[in-house]
Amino acid sequence: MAEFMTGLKRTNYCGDLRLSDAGKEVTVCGWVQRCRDLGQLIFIDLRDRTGIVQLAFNDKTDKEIFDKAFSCRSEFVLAAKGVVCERSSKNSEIPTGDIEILVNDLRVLSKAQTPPFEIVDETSTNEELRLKYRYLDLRRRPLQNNIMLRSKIAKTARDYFAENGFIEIETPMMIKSTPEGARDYLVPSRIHNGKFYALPQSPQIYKQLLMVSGFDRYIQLARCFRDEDLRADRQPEFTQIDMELSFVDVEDILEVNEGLFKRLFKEVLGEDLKTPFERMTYTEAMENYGSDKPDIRFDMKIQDISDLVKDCSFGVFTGAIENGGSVRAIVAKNAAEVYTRKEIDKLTEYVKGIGAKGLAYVRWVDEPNASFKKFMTEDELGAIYERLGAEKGDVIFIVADKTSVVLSTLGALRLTVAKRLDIIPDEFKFLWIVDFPFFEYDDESGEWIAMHHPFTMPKEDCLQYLDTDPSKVIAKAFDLTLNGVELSSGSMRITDPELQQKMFRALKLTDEEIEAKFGFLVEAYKYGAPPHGGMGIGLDRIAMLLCKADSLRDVTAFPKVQNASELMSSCPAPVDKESLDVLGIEIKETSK
RNA sequence: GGCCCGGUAGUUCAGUUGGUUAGAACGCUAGCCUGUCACGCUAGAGGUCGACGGUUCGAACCCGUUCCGGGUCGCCA
Repeated sequence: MAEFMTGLKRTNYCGDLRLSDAGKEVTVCGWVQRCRDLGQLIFIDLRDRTGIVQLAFNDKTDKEIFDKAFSCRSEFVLAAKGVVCERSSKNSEIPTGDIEILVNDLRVLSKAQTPPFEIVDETSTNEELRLKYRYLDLRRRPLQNNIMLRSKIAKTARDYFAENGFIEIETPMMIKSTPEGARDYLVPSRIHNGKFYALPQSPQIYKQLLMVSGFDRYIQLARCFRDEDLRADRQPEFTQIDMELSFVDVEDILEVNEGLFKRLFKEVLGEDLKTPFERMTYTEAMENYGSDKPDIRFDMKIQDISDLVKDCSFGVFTGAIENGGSVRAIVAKNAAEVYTRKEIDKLTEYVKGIGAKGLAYVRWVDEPNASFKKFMTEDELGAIYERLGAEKGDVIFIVADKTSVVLSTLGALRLTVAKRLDIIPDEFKFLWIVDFPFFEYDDESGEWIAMHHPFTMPKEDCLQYLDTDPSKVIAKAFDLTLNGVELSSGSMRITDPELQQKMFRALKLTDEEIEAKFGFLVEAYKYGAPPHGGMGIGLDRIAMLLCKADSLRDVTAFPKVQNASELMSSCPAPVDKESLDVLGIEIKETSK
C-alpha cells in the first residue's frame, strides 16, 4: 500500500538545497534516481525537475525508516523529511553535492515497476520505445530542460508583445476549410450532416479581420494544423507566435520582431543579439545559396561558369546552356582528402536522387583532376579554376541543367558537404529574406501561381506588371531564417477591394470560387480597412534551435512520428460504428 | 508515392562461410558490505532473433512479402 503525505508539506525542491541550508529541517519530494546500499548505510538520490539531492540513512536512523529505505527502488516516489547536513565526502559533480539530508521521516508515496529503459540524462535507447513511454522519457533532464526552455520562450514572447501594446486574442480552432496550399484536417459536424469544419493551418484570415475591426496590434500563441508529410522540423500540429499590426509597412514589422528576438536571446540564453539582422533578397539567396533559407554561417557560394564553358566540347555543359539552363559550381575548400573518388560517387548518387542528372567535379590533390578534362583545353580549365578561386586541396562540384535544378541541387550539396567537412560554426545567424516574387511558374500546368496566400500585397511599383509580366511582380513578403531554418513568414496584406479582385483574376480564380472561399473577407474589406501586415513565427522551431536539438520531437511534449501517429496513445484510431452513424459517415476501404 | 538506413535478452549491442546449448555490458532479483555518489563483491533469472512465407539435411544469417521506426525527395499557397 502506498503511503500518504499526511503531516508533511514540501518545503524545498531537491536541486535548490545548498551548504547554506545546513541545519535546516526540510521536506523534499521526488523520484528515486538511484539507491546505493552499503549494508549499514544507504544513500538514495532523489530527483525532481530541479535536480538531485542525496538522502542518507545510517545507524542513527530509525529502524523502520531504514528498512523502508532498503526496500526503495528506482523511480519510486518519495516524500522525505530530515535535516540538511554537510557531507563528510563531497561530490563536486552536482550543485547539491556539498550536502545531504539525514532523513527522519520517509513516505513511499508510490512504488514503481522497473521502467522499460533507464531514466538517465544520456541515453542510447531508441526513440520509438521512448515515444511509446513518453511520460517516462519526459522525466529525463534534457527533455525537461527543453520543455521548460520552451515555456520561457512563450512567456517572454507574451511579455514582450504585451509591453508593446499588443492584444492577445484567441481565434477559432474550428473554421471553414479553404483547400488552398496545405491539406486541412477536417472535423465532421454532427448537427450539419455531411458538412465539415477544418482545423486552422494558421489564423490568417481571422487576424486580418481583427485589423479591420480596429484591434490594431494582435498577438496569439496559435496552434496550427497541416495534414502533410512530416520532417524532423515539421510536425502536423505546431504553435505559431502569430502577430498582425495596423498602420505600418514592412519595416515596422521587421523591427518589432527583431526586438522580440533580442529580448528572447537576452532572457532565455542571456546573450546580446545584434540587430538589425542581415537581409538578402530572394533572388540573391537563390543565386548564391540555391535556397530561400540559406545557412550563412559558412560561405561556399554558388558561382556561375556558364560563360566559360559555353564553347567547350563537353555536351553535358553546352547542352544545358543551349536549352536555356546554366552551369554552376561550388568549391569545397580543403576537401580533397575527405572526398575521395568513392565519396564523390556517393554524392553523385545523392544528387541524382534530388533531381540532377549527374555531378561533374574537379578533385585537386597534387594537380587539378577534372572529370571532364578530355573535353576541355588547358586554357578553358584554367579559366574555371581562376574564376572559382580553386586551389590545391580543393574539390569543385559542378552541375549543369535547367537553372532551377542547378541551384536547388548545389544548394543541397552545399549543406551536405559543409556538414561532412564540419565547417559550420556553432553560432546563431539570423537572416531576413525579402522581395519574394509574387508568382512562381508551375511547370506542370504551365501557369503562374501565387507563391503566397492571395491576400499578399505586391510592391506598389510592380502593380503595372500584374497583367503584362507576372515574373516582374515582387511581393511585400518576407521570411526570417536562422541557421538555414525558416522560422517565420510574413507579409503586408491587400486592403483595397479593387486590387484584391485584380489579384484573384491574375490567379485565375472564378467569381464563384472567390465568393465560396473568401466572400466574407472580400466583403469585410469594403467597410474600411487600415493598411496592415504581420507574420507568424514557428515557436517549436525557435525552441529547437535554442535547445540545439535536431528534431521538433525534442521540444514537443507529446510529438507525432513520421506517419503522423502518436505512439503512446496509438492515435489516430478507428471509432465505433455508432459514432460514425451519428455523423452520417461511412468508411470506404482504400486499397494499399 | 519514390529512394536510403535500421529492427537479436528489459536496454544498448556482438554474433565468423548457413552448423552443437545465440553471447557481452548495463539494468533486474537475492546475499554480503558504515561514506557511497555510474559504490563494490558473489550468485541468479531473463530470448517468438519484428512477422509471415520460401530455399536448405539445417536459417538470427540467403531469397520474397509485410509490419514498425528514422532520414530525405515529392508535398508543405
